[in-house]
Amino acid sequence: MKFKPTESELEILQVLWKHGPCSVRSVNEFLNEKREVGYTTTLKIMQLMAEKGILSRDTTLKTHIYSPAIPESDTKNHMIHDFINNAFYGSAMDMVMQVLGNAKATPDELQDLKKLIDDMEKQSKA
Amino acid sequence: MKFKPTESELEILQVLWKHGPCSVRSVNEFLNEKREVGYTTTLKIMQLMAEKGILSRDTTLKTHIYSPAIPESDTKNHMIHDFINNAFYGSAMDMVMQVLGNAKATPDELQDLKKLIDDMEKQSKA
DNA sequence: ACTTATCTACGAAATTTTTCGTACTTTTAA
DNA sequence: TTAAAAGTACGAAAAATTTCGTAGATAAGT
Repeated sequence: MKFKPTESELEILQVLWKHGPCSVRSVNEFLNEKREVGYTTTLKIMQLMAEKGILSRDTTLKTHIYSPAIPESDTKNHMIHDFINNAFYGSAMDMVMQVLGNAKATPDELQDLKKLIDDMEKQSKA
Repeated sequence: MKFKPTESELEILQVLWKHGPCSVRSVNEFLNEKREVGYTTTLKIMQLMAEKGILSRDTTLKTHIYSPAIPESDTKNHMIHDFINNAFYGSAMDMVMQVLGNAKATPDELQDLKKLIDDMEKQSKA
């Protein structure tokens, strides 16, 4: 399933990805750590998302519990792909280069990166 | 200057980044290779962008020529940064890892990547 | 039992973004 | 010099997204 979340939808997904299944109230409280949003605003958007199939919810209890209906990695991959197409003419490498050029990496991260690249080399030879 | 282009604005920026300064008509024709958009629609958005300071334009000739008012790399950096914050809790490395995990790189690209990482290592030691 | 707090549902207003019709101006060409 | 072609400007409609008020239902506390 493909979809591109809107700004608000993404904010909500972030919360759910980070904290796991939540009630509307919880989500709203997390959102309010960053900016002011009304409770019913959050409720409404989450209801719409559930309708669209982006979120699923458990309604057995009075307080409904929402969770993402699509795996986090699927959504992120789709977003990345989309983003790369829009801004980097579809070249993932171009983007990686630009990001790495600006990023500061810890020695550990650099180590991980090298390992990943080694793997990629092996795979391209196989 | 910071700004996040809307969908349509980004489409237009893409055209200008790729083809250099253009008239509205040219931009519109490029856009129409991908989807149908009316001429005045494109015109309007480009006018708004000029007003916002996203595009600059040369009006000395009858046919105005538009170009990006902000360096491509600035805009992209801002977008990437924003994107990483939204989807990857601000960790550029997390994103790079996820992209590389899915990407297929040519030997040349892998070489470039290794060089970049070497540079980063040297810099982190300095 | 009754009052208060918490929650969902729904509709509609407000805002943002996109789309396009129309009027007007300047070229171009016949 | 007049008609057609190609442009810009502008306003407002249309569509998409976000926001919130209000009503009604359910649970909790006293």
